[in-house]
Amino acid sequence: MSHDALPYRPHNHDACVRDALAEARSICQARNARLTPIRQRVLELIWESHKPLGAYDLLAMLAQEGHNAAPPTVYRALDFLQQHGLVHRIASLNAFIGCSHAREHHTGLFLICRGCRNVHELSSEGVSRAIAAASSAEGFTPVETTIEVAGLCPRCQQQQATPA
Amino acid sequence: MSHDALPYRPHNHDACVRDALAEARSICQARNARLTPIRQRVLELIWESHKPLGAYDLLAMLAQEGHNAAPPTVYRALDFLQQHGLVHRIASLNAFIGCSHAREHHTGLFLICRGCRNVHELSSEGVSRAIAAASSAEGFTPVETTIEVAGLCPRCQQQQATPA
DNA sequence: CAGGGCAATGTTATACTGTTGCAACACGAC
DNA sequence: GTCGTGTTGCAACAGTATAACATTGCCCTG
Repeated sequence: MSHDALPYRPHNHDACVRDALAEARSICQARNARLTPIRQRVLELIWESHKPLGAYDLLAMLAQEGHNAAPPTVYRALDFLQQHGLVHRIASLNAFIGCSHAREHHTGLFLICRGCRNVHELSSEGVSRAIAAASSAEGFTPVETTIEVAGLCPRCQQQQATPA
Repeated sequence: MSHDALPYRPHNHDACVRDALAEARSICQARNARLTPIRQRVLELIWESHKPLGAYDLLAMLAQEGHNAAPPTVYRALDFLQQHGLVHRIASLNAFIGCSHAREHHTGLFLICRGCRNVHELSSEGVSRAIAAASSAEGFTPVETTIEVAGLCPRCQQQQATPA
């Protein structure tokens, strides 16, 4: 099963999480990176939620599981996961979300629904090219690109058009 | 004089600030919005720095001028300035910068130099189109778009190639 | 000009997000 | 074993942003 299921459409979520975890394990193994219990648990929690989670949300969830973690624990796990492309940080939300294309080293584009708060990641060749072109026209060398589009997903547009 | 001078190139900075202020006054007058002393001073400080400033940087500057302001004062001024398109918030830096195309209501693209920390705003029709296309292909309706490209400006690329 | 209404600001406290620095522990290499 | 390195625990703190309510100032109207 692919990871391309839209978060705001029904999909087999358990399988979706399981796939992400398997992928992560495989990636880490290939790189000799240690997917320790905390790191794995953080990644699971992020995938299970399927919406962006703040670091302190994660902290609270871990606490509820009896793991009395402090902020650095979570931030370190998130750093690790980001470095290996397993999660993304959404700057405009101060929150983190599982990466659905962890193997590719693309710049993601995030569609952030203000209705249901779901986030859909996609990687658009056209957008990447346009940004690269605009940058190089200024003589600028990009290193890291943030593209976040807040708005309304199809589902929430409908609901707004048809109020209860 | 236009606002298109590149921040990392020498330009007549006093004039640049003066122009931005004049523009702001004119915009506010046209909309019956009150560019009060605090709001104007915050806008001036942002333009004078010509680099992104954090809210607490502004707070410190105001304090140094004898204006004993609290955070909400600055944030409220920034909210006002953002609403009228006079400043932008750079999400990836938690900082604010003067808008160089305040009259137009388009989505800006920010080139953020990690060397000199200057930010250059531009508005690329091509990027906007590409993002609109990618969004609508998903049935998504954009409301607010954040595009921030961190990297190296031409000047800093040179300096890096030729270390002191 | 008194008083009412509204926008802007002042003030205090607090919530939320992220980092530093150091100690303790785990695990593989030698 | 023990040494080195990477990971986690822990305490304190730094930085960013907002809530809630009081106060001020200004315009408008009667």
